[in-house]
Amino acid sequence: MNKKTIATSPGPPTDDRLTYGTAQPPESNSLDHGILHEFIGMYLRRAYEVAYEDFRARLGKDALQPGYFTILTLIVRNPRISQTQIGTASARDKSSVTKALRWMEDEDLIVRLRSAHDRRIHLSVATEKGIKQQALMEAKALGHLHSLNDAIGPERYATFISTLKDLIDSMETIAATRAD
Amino acid sequence: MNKKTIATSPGPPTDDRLTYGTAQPPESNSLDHGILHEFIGMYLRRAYEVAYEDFRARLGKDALQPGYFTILTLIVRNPRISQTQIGTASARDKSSVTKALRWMEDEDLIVRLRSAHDRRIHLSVATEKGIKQQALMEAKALGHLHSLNDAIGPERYATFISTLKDLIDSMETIAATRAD
DNA sequence: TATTGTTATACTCTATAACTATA
DNA sequence: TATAGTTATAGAGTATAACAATA
Repeated sequence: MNKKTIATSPGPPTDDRLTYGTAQPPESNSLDHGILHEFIGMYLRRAYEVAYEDFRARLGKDALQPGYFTILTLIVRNPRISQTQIGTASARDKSSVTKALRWMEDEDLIVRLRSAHDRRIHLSVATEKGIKQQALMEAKALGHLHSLNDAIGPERYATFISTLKDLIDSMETIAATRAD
Repeated sequence: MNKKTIATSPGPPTDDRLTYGTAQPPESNSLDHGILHEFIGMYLRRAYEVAYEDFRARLGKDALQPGYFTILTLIVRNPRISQTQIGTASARDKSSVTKALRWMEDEDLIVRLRSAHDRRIHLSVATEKGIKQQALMEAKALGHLHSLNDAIGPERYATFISTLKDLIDSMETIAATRAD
């Protein structure tokens, strides 16, 4: 091992920093996060993870996978929605939508029908079971949203959502520009 | 197929709603998103995805995977950080940390050393190459943060970050309560 | 030619569990 | 017994690409 390739921390090196073999790790409560403290992506990831986990925990075992809640809700609220529409509205590829819908069809949550106007199009409609399932999930989702609301606080709530929406729109626009 | 299991949309059913085979899908620009418009988790997921994609696009091919930026930054800023500390600071399991570090070691971005005080502990230190790589990524990250800043707006920036932090802390606390 | 949806496949990121070695 | 790290494996969630049917 070539000692010259070993970097010291930013700032003036000290003898201590070179005695790695015997040195101890830095104190956990005083770690330097550098730019990470400003790194919104990290907070977005973590926020998504913990929110997702809270929702999943509230759904318990009698519910669908959390990701499917969006799709089932779209179908319940928009009978005869097409798979392409579901994909666009949920920002997922059509192949992912197919997989989800097949699962929901096997579970008797939805039925799929061919449009007579354009036989390429598959229309999704929720069954009574699907409607009930969605309502059950939505009720649990409300509890989840309530806890998020408590965390955020009512004054910040509206601004927070609109900021997230603006961030999404802006990044999508930039991404579309890049795709040229 | 049993027509009785087919559900109509919320509200009074109409004949039209039952003619699924011939009916057309709803207009895409007027889809009813129901509770999804309030569903913060969906926005968090999407915001994370688009932010992540922007960062990845800016890194280009000469950079690490975006998730590794956090780890490499922690190592550069905190020489001799242990793997457990990295896991805690990045909210990842130690097995995921091991995989990332092994890759970085193979790439000569870091070296790992045994602590003489406690030979179970592996200390990570960035190499000169690792320092340069992190600096390169950080420069690109700044461009990414700048575009996020433009999207969010300077007035909302501080509030947005602190709201995300509060959301994370609050959900982590609830999760810890649940784990009892 | 373009669009809708399907299928097979594979990728990314991550965690679980069993393990070794150290304490 | 408890902790740090490793390894093998698996899982969730998703996308890519080739395809068939239809327009």
